[in-house]
Amino acid sequence: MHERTRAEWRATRQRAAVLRALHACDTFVSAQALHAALTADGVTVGLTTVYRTLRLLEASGHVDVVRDSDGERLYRPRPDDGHRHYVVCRECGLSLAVDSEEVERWVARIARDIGFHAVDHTVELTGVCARCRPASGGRRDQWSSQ
Amino acid sequence: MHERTRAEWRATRQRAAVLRALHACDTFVSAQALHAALTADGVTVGLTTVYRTLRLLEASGHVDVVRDSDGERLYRPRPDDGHRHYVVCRECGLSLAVDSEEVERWVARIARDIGFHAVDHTVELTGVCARCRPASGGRRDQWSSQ
DNA sequence: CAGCATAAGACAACGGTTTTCATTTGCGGT
DNA sequence: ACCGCAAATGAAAACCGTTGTCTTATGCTG
Repeated sequence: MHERTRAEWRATRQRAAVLRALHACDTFVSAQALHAALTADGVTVGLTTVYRTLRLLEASGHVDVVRDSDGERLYRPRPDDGHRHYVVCRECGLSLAVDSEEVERWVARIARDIGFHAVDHTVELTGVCARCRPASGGRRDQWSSQ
Repeated sequence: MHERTRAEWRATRQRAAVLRALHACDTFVSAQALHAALTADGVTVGLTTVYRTLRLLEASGHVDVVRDSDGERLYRPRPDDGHRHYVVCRECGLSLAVDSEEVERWVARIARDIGFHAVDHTVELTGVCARCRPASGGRRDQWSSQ
């Protein structure tokens, strides 16, 4: 179907660096944070290149993307075990993959029930992890659960 | 507890207009679209005011907010029956409220299981509604379901 | 090693949203 | 009814993340 006489991806120092930095992170990171981290490590990579690389990774399905409340894009390498939803701690950024089969099933049923096709779903969970839990343990009720 | 000698919200022509326009919409709308609609109706309201009003409504929980793929904020008055999740048609913008009890339960359980507190959830569904369904019915497989 | 398409990088442009600040205007007090 | 002030408005500028442009550099294939 598809001749492979031409490599679809050129191996460059910069892309390697972005990939390395991305995998070194244990939470979601923004393009800018990634760029800052690289710069701090003495690696010279243009911000534009970081953005471009992340977009490529996104398009090819190698990273998961969420949006934080400011509309900023946050990236994380996609694990190969199929998990694709996370709970992210609002305080420290700790993110855990969660089992989402139930949601997948729910989405599929909804789609069928209302006659929609090609239904795509975004599920983002944020909270406060056990470690960051405020001492008082009580006064945390302002979160508009949308 | 709280003296009401001072009104917390001043009634202005502009706010009334924004509220009216918002309720006149039957789908999610952006701040800019709302402003354009108002202007088209001959109502003079500054774009800044539209943004400000929407933010107030958001903060006070009177509207639901979603983000489209460009990061734009889309607003819709929150119905009082408790429904808070929607399926939005990518083609025509038609949006239907869906029953989300299952997801609410799922979220609550996840939160308990992993020890997170104050877990907030964002669930956004997009698809193609029956009316907009492409005639061929088949070639729609590029949607990265994240 | 040559040729060339792809990638990098600096910088400008873009678009949505928020801030600033001077001016106007509800609204409670008198 | 009128005053006075804090709150609200509006135009323009600032912001900020992201994307486009264009020139230069560099992998890769032949």
